[in-house]
Amino acid sequence: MCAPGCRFLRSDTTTESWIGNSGPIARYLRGQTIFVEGDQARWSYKMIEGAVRYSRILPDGHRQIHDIFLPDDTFGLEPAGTFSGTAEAIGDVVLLRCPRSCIARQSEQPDLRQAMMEMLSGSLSAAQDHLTMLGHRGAKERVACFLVYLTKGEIFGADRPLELPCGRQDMGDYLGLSLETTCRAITDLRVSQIIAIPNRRQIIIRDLPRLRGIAGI
Amino acid sequence: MCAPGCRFLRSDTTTESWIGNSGPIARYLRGQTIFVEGDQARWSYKMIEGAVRYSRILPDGHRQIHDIFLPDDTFGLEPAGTFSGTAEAIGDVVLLRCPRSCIARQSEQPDLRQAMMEMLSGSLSAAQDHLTMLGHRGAKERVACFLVYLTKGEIFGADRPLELPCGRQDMGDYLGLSLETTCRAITDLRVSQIIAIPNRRQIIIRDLPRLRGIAGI
DNA sequence: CGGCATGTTGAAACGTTTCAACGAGAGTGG
DNA sequence: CCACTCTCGTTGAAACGTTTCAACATGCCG
Repeated sequence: MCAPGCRFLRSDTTTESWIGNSGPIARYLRGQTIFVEGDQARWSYKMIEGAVRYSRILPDGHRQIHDIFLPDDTFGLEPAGTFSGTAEAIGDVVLLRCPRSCIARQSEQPDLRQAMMEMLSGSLSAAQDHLTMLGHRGAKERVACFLVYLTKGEIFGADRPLELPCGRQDMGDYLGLSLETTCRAITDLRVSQIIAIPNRRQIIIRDLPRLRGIAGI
Repeated sequence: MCAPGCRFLRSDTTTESWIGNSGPIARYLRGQTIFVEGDQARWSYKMIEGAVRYSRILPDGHRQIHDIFLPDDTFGLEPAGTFSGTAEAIGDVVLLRCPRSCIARQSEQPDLRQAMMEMLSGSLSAAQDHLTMLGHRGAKERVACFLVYLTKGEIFGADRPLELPCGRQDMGDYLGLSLETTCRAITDLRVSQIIAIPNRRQIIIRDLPRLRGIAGI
């Protein structure tokens, strides 16, 4: 089990079979909309390449990003008839698209059904962690948490920069922070020698233990 | 569908049958623990009477309440082997307890399985709304949102006070606010004539439209 | 090279937290 | 029945962190 504030949506369970990893491939260009809040849910998706943000817009114009989907993640599995958020391609995106009817049919198989159940409950747990983070953590902690999440447990060093899937604005919208505060938190981590920033889309993690410490592991 | 920031965990789908509404009854006294984060999940629960808070404690000692369960709500359905949060009785509580093995057996029935799926996905959607609220709303808005949620769409007036399931501290921990800020937000609503406070556990809603307006509907 | 999106920094305004003191209410025992 | 006590709620004032608005820097693409 993972510490509070640090578990994010991730398809732990190998559900490669849910689509059989074959099916219609769809491509979206940077900024394109995959579906909109309220849309009839016709498809479920599995990420192949790129990053997708899943968000809701508030009446006051603010946007809350609930998830950022990365390769191997699946989304749009909720049984509800309509999507409760909007999915957009952050960069160029390649994904597998599977008709819901096909999912429904496949879910007759108990193990697949179980996997879907676990994925859904994983998402719930992730949302609760996210929620906890927004409720009680400061800006630097949130950014640290996000970076640790992006590493997915892999090791990044001076030789291997971490690729950011999104820009500062999206990071802020995910973390519940303004773009500027996000930026300042990143700068903070940089001047503390915990990270380095070769360019806007990469981060070098110089001191992972300290980063994890700030993130609250 | 409900506006952002205002849909909370609620068992919309009538899953009365999941336990058949019969089964071992359990009683807990105010403050007693029902299960702790990390516990092996042996049971699932259905609320009969009282209120239960479901929360996680952060390393810094803060507590985030993810949900407050009220009569008819079910919880502990997650397929994970261990609970990812702690459940405690807020006041005296009566609930139905069903062994997980029984749930598993019953989930062979497609319609029941579907209902569980929908409940889980309802929880996810609720968590996302909660998350959105914590990310972008001010104190008064959050409190308004909580009060609107408590009405469950029923009509409360001067003659029928709304019963609060919990005290200010729990409200704050649910809303991601300090106890004092929660209190001040409530006072704000009172001096604006939107609510009245006959006593600490009741609220009279004098102007529901305005309350909903502040809540963001 | 210019133009545009994106990122960074500064300073003031704003809202929340924190610490501290006080008030109100419920329950208990004299 | 009152007084005591304990918990819970309320209010105040200062400290703190985030947002906002503004200006400027950087990098990318035509």
